[in-house]
Amino acid sequence: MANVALFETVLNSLPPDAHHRRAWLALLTCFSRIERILMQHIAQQYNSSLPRYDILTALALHEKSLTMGELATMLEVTKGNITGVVRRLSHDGLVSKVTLKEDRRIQSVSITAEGRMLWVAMHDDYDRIISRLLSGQSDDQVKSLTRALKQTLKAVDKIAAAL
Amino acid sequence: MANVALFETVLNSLPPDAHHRRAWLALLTCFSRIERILMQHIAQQYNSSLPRYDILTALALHEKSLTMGELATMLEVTKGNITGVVRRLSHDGLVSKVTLKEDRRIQSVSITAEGRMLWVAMHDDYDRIISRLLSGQSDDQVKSLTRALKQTLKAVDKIAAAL
DNA sequence: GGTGTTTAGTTTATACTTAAACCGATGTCT
DNA sequence: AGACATCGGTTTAAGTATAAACTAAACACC
Repeated sequence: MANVALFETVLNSLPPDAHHRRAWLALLTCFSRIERILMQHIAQQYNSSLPRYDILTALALHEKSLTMGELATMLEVTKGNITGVVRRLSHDGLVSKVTLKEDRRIQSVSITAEGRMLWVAMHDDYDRIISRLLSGQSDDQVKSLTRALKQTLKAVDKIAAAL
Repeated sequence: MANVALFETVLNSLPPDAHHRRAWLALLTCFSRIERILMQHIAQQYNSSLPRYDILTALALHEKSLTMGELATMLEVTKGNITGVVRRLSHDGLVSKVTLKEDRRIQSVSITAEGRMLWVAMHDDYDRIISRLLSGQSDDQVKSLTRALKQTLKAVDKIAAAL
């Protein structure tokens, strides 16, 4: 009897003028459903995870190595977080981490050949899943979703900056 | 030099026809930015967290108590997850957990008076923040975002069910 | 050249999350 | 009644995340 997603419950409890809340709820739900599918796929097929994939992506697309701080900035997570994930990736031989001679505070992280091979495979798969999940909609629908999200992102960043 | 969010980097690396990937990227970024703001606010103001808020919300909106399994279903997380968060909430006196007499396997969880008071305050604040963050857009823009997200959710669920 | 200050990253404590193994209680079936 | 399956939750192991405290290197500057 109570086995309905919270999404529905909250949605029904919302007054008709709660547009903002409804949008956020839809955003949250949509994101979580898709993320879970990606997560489970990456886990099963590659014995890996989204955070690992993200770091490999950053390194793969940048070519030249990145510092821990740059990774943290790009992924929008704390530096402490990066320390752990990079340690495990490095342990698995997917990235390499070198202390810079010129400034011994700085760690220079780059993707290894093995890491790049894994990344290419994962990236391909990741893309295929996204395409499949969104394939129920027309290109126009998808484009309009993207447009709305980018607008929202811009608005949010503006307000958030003024905090 | 590399201090740009991964969002931008990936976006620039995407071929013009990668509509799906672009939509997902926008969704991911938009979600994360908003979630982080909510998370930090709830942490600072209430020394609490979004998972805790979610459980309180489920209980507050349902009135009659819920089982651990129902909570897991509603929040779309594992039962093991619920065990931990509920334990801490219960320890803090915000929810109460009782073993059912009729079926000693079942835990009946409900929100306490104290829990409800906290929830009301948090809920209010949460709503205010969402409204504020999305206030840069017209009602029509917000509604169209919601519409696009609901469509997407429906499409995603359909495809995901056929896995 | 020593004395602070800033900077880059790590460590610590705590919480959240999953998947999988597990435990007890209940239901089923003969 | 006894054997076995199922069901509801908990536990475990590992990873991910934050904030805050910390370490060590580089800088600044008198």
